[in-house]
This record gives sequence, C-alpha cells and structure tokens, in this order.
Amino acid sequence: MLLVVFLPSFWYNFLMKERDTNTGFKPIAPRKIYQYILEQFVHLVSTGALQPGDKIPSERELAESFAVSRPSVREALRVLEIIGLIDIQPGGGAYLKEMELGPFISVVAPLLFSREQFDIELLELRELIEIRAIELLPAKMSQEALEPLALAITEMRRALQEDDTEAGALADIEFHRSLLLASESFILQKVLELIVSLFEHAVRGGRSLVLEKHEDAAQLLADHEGIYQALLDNNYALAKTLLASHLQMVKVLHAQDSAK
Amino acid sequence: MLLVVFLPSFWYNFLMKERDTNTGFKPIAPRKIYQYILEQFVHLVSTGALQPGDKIPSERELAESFAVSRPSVREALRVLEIIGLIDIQPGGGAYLKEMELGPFISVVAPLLFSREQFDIELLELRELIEIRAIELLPAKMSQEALEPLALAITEMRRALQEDDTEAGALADIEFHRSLLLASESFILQKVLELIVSLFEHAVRGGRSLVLEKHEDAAQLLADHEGIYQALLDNNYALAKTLLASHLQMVKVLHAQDSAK
DNA sequence: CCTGTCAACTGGTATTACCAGTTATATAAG
DNA sequence: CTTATATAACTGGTAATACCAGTTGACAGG
Repeated sequence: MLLVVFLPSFWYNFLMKERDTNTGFKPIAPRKIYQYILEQFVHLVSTGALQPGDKIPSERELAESFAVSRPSVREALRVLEIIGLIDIQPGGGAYLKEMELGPFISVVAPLLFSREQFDIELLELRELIEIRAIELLPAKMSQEALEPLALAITEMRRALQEDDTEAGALADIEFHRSLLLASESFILQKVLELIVSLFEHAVRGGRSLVLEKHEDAAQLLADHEGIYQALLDNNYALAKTLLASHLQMVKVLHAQDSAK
Repeated sequence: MLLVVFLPSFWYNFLMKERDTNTGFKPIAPRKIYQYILEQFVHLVSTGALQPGDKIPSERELAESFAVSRPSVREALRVLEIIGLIDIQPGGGAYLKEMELGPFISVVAPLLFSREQFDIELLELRELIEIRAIELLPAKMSQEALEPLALAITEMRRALQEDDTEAGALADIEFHRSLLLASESFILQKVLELIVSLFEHAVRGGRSLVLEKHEDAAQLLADHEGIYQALLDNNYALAKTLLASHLQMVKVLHAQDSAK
C-alpha cells in the first residue's frame, strides 16, 4: 500500500476521475455563453421561425435581448458566419441564408491539402458520389430537370470557342452540380458541394485540378454531351457508364498533370 | 428604353454588378483581422510547424505578438475551436489536436435533421462509404489491422450479455470505424467520422438510429463476426456481400422503427 | 428632379476591468 | 526533510465602454 503514496498527481487525478464515474458522477463541462446563443439561433432556424433572407437584429439589440455583452453575441455570430449560415455586411447587418459550406471549407482546405494523396482521394470520392447520384435519377427524372445540364453544356461550348479557360472550368463544375441537384438527395448534394468547394480552393492554391489544355477541355465537353444525350434517351445505364469513364479520364489526366 | 426606369432595384443592382465585372473591376471584400490570424495558424499547422499536442500561447501573448487586441485573437480561437483544431481549457490553456469534425457537427446537426428523409439518406451515404472502404482493403490489409475489429466484437459480445445498450452501440460504431481506418483512405475516414458524429447527435436528439432490442443487437453482432471471419480468410468478396446485407438490414430496421 | 451633405445607424476593433478557474511556487506544519 | 496548505501568478470567460469606418436614408439645396 505504500506505493499509493508515491503516485504522481496525474495518476491520482486519473484514479479520482475513474472513481467518480464509477459512483455515477459525470464530469461537468461548463458551457459558454456563446453556445447558448448559438443553440437558440439554430433552433429558430431548424424550426423555420427564421427563414433565409431574414435580417438578424443588430449586435447591440441581441446583446440586450439575451442580457449578455456584445462580445458574447459576436462570438456566436462569428460561428454562424463560419458555418455559412449568415452573411455579415460591415455597416449593413447580418442576414440569414441557406447553409453553405464554403466559408468553413475555406478555413479547413489548407489543412486537408497538406495531406499526401489528398487530391486523388478527393477525385475518387467525387466518383463515388456522382455515380451514386446517377443511380438515383431514374425514379424521378423530369425533362425540366435536364435543362440546367443543357445550359452548362452550351456555356462550356462557348467558353471553349473563346478559349476562356476559367469560364470553361466553371461550366464544367456547373454541369456536375446540376447532375447532383437532379438526384434530389440532399446529403449527396451537400457532399458534392463540399468537394466542389475543395476543388475551387485547390485551384486557388495553385494546384491543377482543373484542366487547361484545349484538347482536354474538348474531350470533357464531348463527354458531357454524351451523358446528356443518354439521359434524354432515358438510357440511364449508358449514362452511368459514360459518367464512370468520364471521371476515370479526369483522374488519369490529373495523374499525368501531377507527374510532370 | 423607358422600361429601364422601372427596373426593380434588384435587377438594377444585378446589372450594375455585371457592368462592373465587364469593365474589369472586381468587388473589394475587406478582410477582417481574425481572418489574418486564422490564416497564420492554419499555415503553421499545415506546414507542420505546429504539431498536435502543442500548447498555444495565451490570448494575451498572442494579442501582443500579432499587435492586435484580445477580442480579435479570441474570435480566431473561437473559429479554431469550432473546426475542432484546438481544445480550450478555461483556466488552463489552448492545445492543438488532430482535426476533429465533432464540434462543427454538434452545431450543424439540428439544421440537418430538420430535413425530411435525412436519416435515411445518411444511412445510404454510410452504406456507400463503407462498401467503398472494403473495396479498398485487399491491397494493403495486414493481420494487425484486424485487431481493433476483434476488440470491438468482444466488447459488443460483453455488452450484449450484460444488456448494456449504450456500450453495445458504442462497440457497434467502433467496429465500423475500425473498418474504415483499415482502408487507409484519409478522406473516407473523415466522411465516416462525420456520419458517426451525426449518428451520435441523432441519438441525443431522441431519434432511434441505434437499435435497442436484444435480438436485433444479437443479429448485429453475428453480422460483425461473419464479416470479421471473411476478412481473416482473405475472402474480400464475401466480406463485401456480408457488409452490404448487414447495412441493408440496418436500414430496414430503422425504417420499421420510424414507422411505429 | 437630381444631387450632395449630414446624421443615425451598422459592424470591426481596441481598451480596460473583473471573475473564476488552474497551476506552481513558497511557506508553514508535521 | 517531507508533506500539506496557502498564496500568488497565471489562464480563459465575460462585461462595459469607446471609437472608427462603412452603410443607409432623409433632408436641404441646386
């Protein structure tokens, strides 16, 4: 029993903590004020009491309503801004919007891209999501849902003719985004939105996830047109195959790009 | 041309914005101080200059180093806390940790679960991810990588015998998490971590994404054992099939649960 | 009717102060 | 000399206040 006397304080604390849980006591994590404010906001949004577009009262008003100081309110608003739930205009005010993952991604992106192989894994995840999305299409596909695809194609064709690389890349992204939108799966849309945000930040970071060579862009366009036509013909099996090989090619091109 | 006069302000603003871009001017978005601080932190982490476990200087020191006020530093730390990059101990200090999606999810979860069909879509995404993960296994599977799976199984068996529902659910999650870990795909791991976090919050929100009936739990355990055995035998095709039907059953059980 | 000015907002930042925890050191008791 | 306690020096959390800079809208002058 003498050993107990010499236990370092770390172990002492650890054992005491253990004893507490054994007696049914759970550690108390003091909640911060901004978390209470956050909670109320999120609750109002999730119940629909606050709609996108609504203006949020000024920080001073909120501080008074919640009976807290302005810094506490600001911390809550900061979090809402990062998760992309509000838009803050200095001098203007804060407005609710549909949740967007962009702001969050813009913070996290550098951390992710510092990983080895991350861009390849990202492409593979995109492949997984998009192919799944096209599998979900047949049940509820309508003619109007295909329109955005057609728009994205014509835009990409225009960009190609005018050699507008940036517009072409945007139209490329838009095509795939529209494809996901048609799937009507909220969560798949959000995941792809996340992937797309990462792509955009990768480009800004100097990585070539977007193709710039003319012939490559032409091939992408041709692929898109093939997929679109297959969807028009209600030939979903073909569309799926074409999409798969399309994404496969993107992966190969990217691998070549990274190699050189 | 008279029509132009009657354009709603929305369109006027839109056109003005368009004109600006046409003339080559881009809107100026003033950056806030906390963003600069964030940037420096993220950069230090992504380059490895700051490692998980490192202690971050106190807010007052940081404020002095950056030559800004403490509130600005606090806003940056608040964001780092939400994206799960640091752990803040009141009275203690702030410590870097491996990035975790938990804190972010805990804020966003209520927003997502207010969507119709979200839990079903979540299960389907999980299915997609896990099956993909098992496809990635064969190339680099080692015997030691399977150990966590065995541990999770014995733990679940113990929980089942003692009728410890909570421990059983945790062991269930742990089994699937280990499976993902073995895939060595960083991004798939992160996506599953995200899904698991959502599951946990769903449970707290009173939703029954975790099964509580004894016979169901027994079936889950049996499935896990089957998958584990298949992996031991290097029979990956069988493991994949078993996992697919396992997840299918989970979906069915959940659907029954929601119905009643 | 157009236009420029001014006043009343807004959020962004800084400063200061105090409270409540933690940690480490020093001091007193054994 | 060891141990335990108390004190002092941290830490982050919150508050109150002030000022700056940008936006907005109303009002007065052209």
